[in-house]
Parts: sequence; structure tokens; C-alpha cells
Amino acid sequence: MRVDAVAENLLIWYDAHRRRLPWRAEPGAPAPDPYRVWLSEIMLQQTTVAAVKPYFDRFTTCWPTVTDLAFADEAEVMSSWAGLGYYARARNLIACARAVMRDHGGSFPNNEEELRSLPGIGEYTAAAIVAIAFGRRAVVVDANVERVASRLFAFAEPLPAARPALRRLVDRITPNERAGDFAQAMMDLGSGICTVRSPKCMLCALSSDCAALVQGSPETYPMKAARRAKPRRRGTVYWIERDDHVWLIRRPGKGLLGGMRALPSGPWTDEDPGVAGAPMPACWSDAGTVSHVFTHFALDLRVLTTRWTADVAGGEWWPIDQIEQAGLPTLFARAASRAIADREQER
DNA sequence: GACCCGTGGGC
DNA sequence: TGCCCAAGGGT
Repeated sequence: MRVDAVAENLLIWYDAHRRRLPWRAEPGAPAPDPYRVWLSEIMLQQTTVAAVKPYFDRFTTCWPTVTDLAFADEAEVMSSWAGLGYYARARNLIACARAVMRDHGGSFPNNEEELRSLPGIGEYTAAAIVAIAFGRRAVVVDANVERVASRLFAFAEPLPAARPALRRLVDRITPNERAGDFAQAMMDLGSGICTVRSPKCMLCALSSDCAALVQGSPETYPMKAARRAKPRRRGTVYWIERDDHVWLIRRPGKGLLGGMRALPSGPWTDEDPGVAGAPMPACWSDAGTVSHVFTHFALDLRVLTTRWTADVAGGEWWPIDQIEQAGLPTLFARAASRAIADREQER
């Protein structure tokens, strides 16, 4: 394979077919603002472009610069992230913005080592920022790039063990110029052409160099180690209502849905505690069950509702007609919808 | 290296 | 429908 030809062909294809995205510079324009590149890269971690777009627009409108974000109200940022998932990203986002303010004078560092030391920025994100925002050569390897490279070289060692070797292969085909465009081109190719299932090899700019295509089964790459089965857990959330308000708590800062506003709930285990685990001895009514799938377990969550007149400790009464502004993660938003639907039915 | 951490789309 | 997957990072 002519290693140089890969980048040449890919960049020619990219110049004609690149996606227009809100965080990208227009063709021929200077590199985009590092803040916008950073923000988009954090949001895009394990998250689709379609899901990110509205969040990116909202964040850049509310907080146009990293300084604005550094001085933002934490609860407001967390609520604005609600629904996007992986909430540690939002906690790290705030911490990172403040570190850029405090330690770097409000400007993102332009090298991978310093970027890597910031919260939420790992190997991939540091390389992407350096290449895309600062126009420097960096080896940018995400899941798209791994897939394209594993097919290009018909590299059969399964992930994740194959990662270091795949990175060396990507290093070989990364050009000295336009490394940022090259990285984004690899992602566009992986997203639209060199897809997980049914890759469109007839449309691929790299097909003439693709070893997996010669073998006849590019879709079998990359190989992956077997994964564990997903357990199912059960639990209960409690909808506590008083004068058109509902009782909301804030979850602990770490762990699942950490730092997010939520409905109070018992433990999520094999056995559902039900009424026995309720926060107060009330008369509970069953509003049904919502099912939700997390990364490493599935959950059936029963929704119990009650009316309450006394005070409760450790939370806040939230107006039910403004529940969508509470910034509830999707699981609790769905539980709330279930409770509200049940409540409307009572009337 | 293994495990934890959300969500929605596609087939 | 259940399973796979996604512009990963932290511990």
C-alpha cells in the first residue's frame, strides 16, 4: 500500500463531501475556536452527531466562551446537560473550564500533554483538539478511525487489545499537513461510508487500498472481544406531591447519574423494596413501571405516588407544570411522565 | 485490563 | 424485540 496515497485520496474526498457541522469551520476558513472544538468533542464522546447538535447550540448560546462557562452556575450547566447522558462529562466540563481560567489564563493549551492533564480530556480528545483547533499533527483515534484502519489493513487482532497496534497503523497514514481535516475525514468516512454494517465500499475513496475489501468481508472488522451479559435490576421511585409541586432531590456527586436532580428512589437490586423502602409511611398508589437500559444493566422502575402535607428533608418542592425545566435525566423524566399521566387519569 | 458511566437509533 | 453501536474518560 502507498501510505501517502491514503491521506491524499481521503482529503480529496473530504473536500468534496465533508459534512457541514455547527462546530466545524467552513471550507477555506481559519481553524475554529478551540473552545467550540473542545465543547463539541466532549459532547461527542460516545454520543451521536444528531443528539449533540441541539445541546451544542444551547451551550454556545448560553456560554459563548470558556470564561462564560467557568463562571456559570453549576446547577444550570448540569440541567442543560440533562438527557445527553454520561453526566461525569458535565461535571468535568465545569472543572475543565475553571482550570483553563485559573491555570491557563482563559485559553486552551495547544499541546496534547497539557490538554491531557485537564479534567475530561483523554488521549483521543487531546489529539483531536490539537489537530482540529491548532492545526498540528496528532494521531487521532476514535471508534470510527479504528474501524476504518482495521479494515484498511485487514488487522484481525480483537479490540480492545488491538488498540496500541491500531494506533501505530493510524500514525503511518496520518499526514504531516491537514491532520485535523484528515481526522475529521476519517470520522466522516466511518460515519457515512465505512459503516459498522453494510459498508458502502463502492463509494469509498479508500477502496483501492483496502485489504479487507480484497478479502471480501470488510464488515467483519474490527474484531471485538466477547462482552458480558447485561443484568436486570428492579427498583422503585417515589412521586411525592403537595400543592401542584413534586419533591425532587439531588443525587450524590459521583456514580450513576451523579450530581443530577432526581426523584427519590430506593436501591436498585434484584429485589424491588416497593412500599417497604418508601421514604415515609404514606398511602402509595402504583402508577406503573418504566424500563430503562443503562450501559451495564437494565432497570425496571416502579413508580409509586402519594400526596403529602408535611415537610420533607433534603430536597426541594418543584412546580409540576415546570417539570421539564428541572433537568431530570431521561430515566426520571420518563418516571415523571408516568406519574403525571396517572395523575391526569385520576381526574 | 476491567469495570463504571446514558441515551437513542438501527436492524 | 433484543442487541449492537456511538467523535471516550476516569478509576
